[in-house]
Amino acid sequence: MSIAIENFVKAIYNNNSHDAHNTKPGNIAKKLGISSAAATDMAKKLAAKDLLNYEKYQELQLTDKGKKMALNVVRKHRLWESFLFKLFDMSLHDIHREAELLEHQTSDLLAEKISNYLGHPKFDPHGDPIPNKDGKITTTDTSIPLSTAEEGKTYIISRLTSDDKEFFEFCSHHKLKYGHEVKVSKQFKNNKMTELSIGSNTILLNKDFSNLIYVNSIT
Amino acid sequence: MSIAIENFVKAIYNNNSHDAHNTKPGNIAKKLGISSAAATDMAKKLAAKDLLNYEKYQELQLTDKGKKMALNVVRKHRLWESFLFKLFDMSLHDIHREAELLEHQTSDLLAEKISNYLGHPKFDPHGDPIPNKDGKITTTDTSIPLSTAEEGKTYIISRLTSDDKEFFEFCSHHKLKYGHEVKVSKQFKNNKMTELSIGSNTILLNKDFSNLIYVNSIT
DNA sequence: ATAAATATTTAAGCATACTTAAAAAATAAT
DNA sequence: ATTATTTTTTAAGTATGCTTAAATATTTAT
Repeated sequence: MSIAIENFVKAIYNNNSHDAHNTKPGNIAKKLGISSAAATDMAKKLAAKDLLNYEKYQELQLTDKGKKMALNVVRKHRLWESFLFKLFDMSLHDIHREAELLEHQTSDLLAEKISNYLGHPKFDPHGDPIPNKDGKITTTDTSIPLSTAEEGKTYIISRLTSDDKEFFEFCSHHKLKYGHEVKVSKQFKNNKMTELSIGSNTILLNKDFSNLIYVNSIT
Repeated sequence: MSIAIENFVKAIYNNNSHDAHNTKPGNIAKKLGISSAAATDMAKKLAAKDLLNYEKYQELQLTDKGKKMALNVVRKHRLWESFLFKLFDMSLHDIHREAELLEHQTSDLLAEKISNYLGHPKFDPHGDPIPNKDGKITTTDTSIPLSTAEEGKTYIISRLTSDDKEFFEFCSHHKLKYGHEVKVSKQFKNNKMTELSIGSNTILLNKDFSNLIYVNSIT
């Protein structure tokens, strides 16, 4: 299967597992940087290949076959990120960018070698779970986005779910890293902002960012 | 530049540095597994991009720009081979196959990280030299193919220049490996065969294989 | 030197993965 | 409920990288 197809099913998969659930062609197109028309076209083709269900004006739904393909790509992506992060001194954004390319040119054999080398990790450096070679995610993630965290509680960062360079630069600069501790000092419900204490610093996140940072409570 | 273009200039480069010097479209096409017509087409396109010189019915010649691109791809290929060979238990043929894909999806930054990790090696596991990031090959290779080696002399294997699975299986089975010692016991000029002693074994190579094994004399 | 064999080029055509512009439908606003 | 806005779909068209078949040139053999 082509890179375009792999990216298409992956985009649907990622869209389903994160944020809102708009998997109509237009929204997928936006994520992939292509036109809506191209996405509709592709959706029809993939339906013919039994990778997804397509009905005019309805949401796209991956079939089991499509989900399996998406998980295989996601697995390779997250393995590459884990691998590059461990071996080389590269930013989260850089390893993401490299993994985005390498994921499509990696045999199942090589993926298994990488996984084995790393001791079959269950999470990548963003905290995202790594599917096993059968496409199963065996970990149960109970983390919540910071935007829904409770005032006064202390949390451990479990995931940074983005591919935006500015977001990672922001996180890096403010010590928002996988495994780090943060305290939610205030939730501004009206303005959709979250105030955090990290060590002696206080920062104010708007929803664009607080939705991307997942945490587990430790209090 | 596309994968097809990178493979095209690489094929010309490899053809020039190995065997005969037929760089006409038909021969390049054979190496790439495409039709002659496609190769002619591509040659014209690449001439327009100043990657090679094309004149009807003449040999294709890479320009400096084309050579630079080829060397950049070759560098990435050989770095990946070195890297995979060092980290994973994979056959020469397998690492070649993986490198063939990864080479096109590797940023200059990542290539440099890999090179640095390996201590900037000058040769890959086949014994082929690794160009530096400026596309320069700084090593001087004085090795010769076994087909032209002298009877009675002992040699060290310096290169195995192929991408054929059977060839590597043959080499592996008969202990024909980079750095190993072999003695040329006889050259059968008429039949274009070379007789070798490796330890207590004797093997007879035909030219197809003896042309692919490069050696340096130690006697 | 000429004919036969081989290789290259031209021409027409195809699949993939896009584009833009318009038409059609769904969603949101009054 | 009707209109306005937004989104999706259809339609037509493009670039890339291939294909096969025929025409043309080159190379080899006699």
